[in-house]
Amino acid sequence: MKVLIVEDDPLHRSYLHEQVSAALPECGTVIEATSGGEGEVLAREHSKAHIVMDLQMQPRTGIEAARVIWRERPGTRILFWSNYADEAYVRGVSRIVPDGAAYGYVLKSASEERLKLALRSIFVENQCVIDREVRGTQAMSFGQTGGFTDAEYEILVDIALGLTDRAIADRRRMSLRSVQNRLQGIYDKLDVYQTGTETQFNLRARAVTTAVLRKLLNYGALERAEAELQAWLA
Amino acid sequence: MKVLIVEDDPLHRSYLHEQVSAALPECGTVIEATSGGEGEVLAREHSKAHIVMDLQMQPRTGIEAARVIWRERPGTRILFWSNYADEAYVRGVSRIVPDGAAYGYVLKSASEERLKLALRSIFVENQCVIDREVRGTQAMSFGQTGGFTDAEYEILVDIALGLTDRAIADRRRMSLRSVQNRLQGIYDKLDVYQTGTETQFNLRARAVTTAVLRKLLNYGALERAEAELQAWLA
DNA sequence: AAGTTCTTTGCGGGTTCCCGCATTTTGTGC
DNA sequence: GCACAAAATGCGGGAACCCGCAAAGAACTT
Repeated sequence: MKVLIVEDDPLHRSYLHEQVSAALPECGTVIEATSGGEGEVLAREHSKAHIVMDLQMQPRTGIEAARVIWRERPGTRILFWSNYADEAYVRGVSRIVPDGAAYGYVLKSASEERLKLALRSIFVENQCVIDREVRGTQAMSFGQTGGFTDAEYEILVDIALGLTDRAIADRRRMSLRSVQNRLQGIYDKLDVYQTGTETQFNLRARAVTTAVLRKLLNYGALERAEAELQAWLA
Repeated sequence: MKVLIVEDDPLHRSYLHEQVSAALPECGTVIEATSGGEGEVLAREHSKAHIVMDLQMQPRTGIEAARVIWRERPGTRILFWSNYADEAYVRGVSRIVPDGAAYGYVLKSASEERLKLALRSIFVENQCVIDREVRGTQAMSFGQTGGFTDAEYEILVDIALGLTDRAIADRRRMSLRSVQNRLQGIYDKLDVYQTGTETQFNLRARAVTTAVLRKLLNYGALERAEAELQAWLA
């Protein structure tokens, strides 16, 4: 068995190497990549390797690398090892995982036992393992409790990017009023309506910050969305 | 000599412990705190300890902890050890450092030598040490090239929070038009004016994302600002 | 096929935003 | 004190936003 570690922080990388060796004695070789791009190349070279990967990497995120890898080799087993359980990340991952692929999502704050268990479950037993905390935000994002539909999430990202109602309508191919309907839904779910007598909030801007504070949006998600926007503007 | 380490990531904490012991053989005891709050308590107990502290911690950030510590003991030497050189963090730190206090700002990506050098410079020589990269954003933030005045930065935070022009005027005690003047200045410096024929951007929302993408604003800064806002609303 | 529910679209209006223009206030150097 | 620049304020108008209301369309059940 081969394992490919993709992680840019040298401390975490050596820690992972240690844990992988300890948890998987049947693992013959451990390969290390220090960036998303290098990870893609090494994954292509070692076509049977399982992968343990960080999500937050510069300049190429783990999500982008995983998408490329899974496109070439949909059966690849990937364990994501991330600092955060933010909805933006979880949504990003569950968007790109191919049907039937085994993958895992473990937080860096998890104990060694949890990490080892996850390593064995995915790479030996071929089972999906997703941390409790992450399950929480995953359920929140797909359930109805304060959860967003993909449609609403899309619009949320668009106003975060600073697009006009009109521009969003053009981009998503719907009418102006529909965009505004979705916006009202977002304002409602984000609970940005002020109770007091005076109007103190610009709902559009308030919704974006509220989303950021609730970790529905984060820097990485915005960065990706901005890149897509620039591509679309041409 | 005593050194207090305040860092929530166990890996980084043990790494710091190692580096401190190696760089400062004259250091008798090394104390570890795993959160900002614990750091404040331990700093109070060990009133002569120098401090090495992470900036990004949950739930109490290093900036908040440092403010409390410095209020009680302005001479304390603190070395901040941070992942990022974002303007939001640098501005946050340089806002609270007391006159004449020795402090340092070193990135986690710095080499061991840089870290050791900084430790000795601050704790032995009582000199300020600030990483090159950080100096860069510090100069940018105080110089005039694309730099913001404190006044403008304040307003930028306010629109990021989702406040109305009217509400900002009330909060900052100025006229509506002055707020809008400042906004125009912000739009200008952030370069959010579209060149094309059609107006595709909501300038207010666009300014906020641009600021986030340029790392003028980040999650931590928003979180702090939101807390201040809630306090003011009463 | 008829009924129900959810979504989409159009219209209209009140409000806020964005900003050009002119005037007043503040700050600074001599 | 005076001159000059910089910032703050007032006014007005066009554009965008927020949203209630109502009609048309789509999806699903029975």
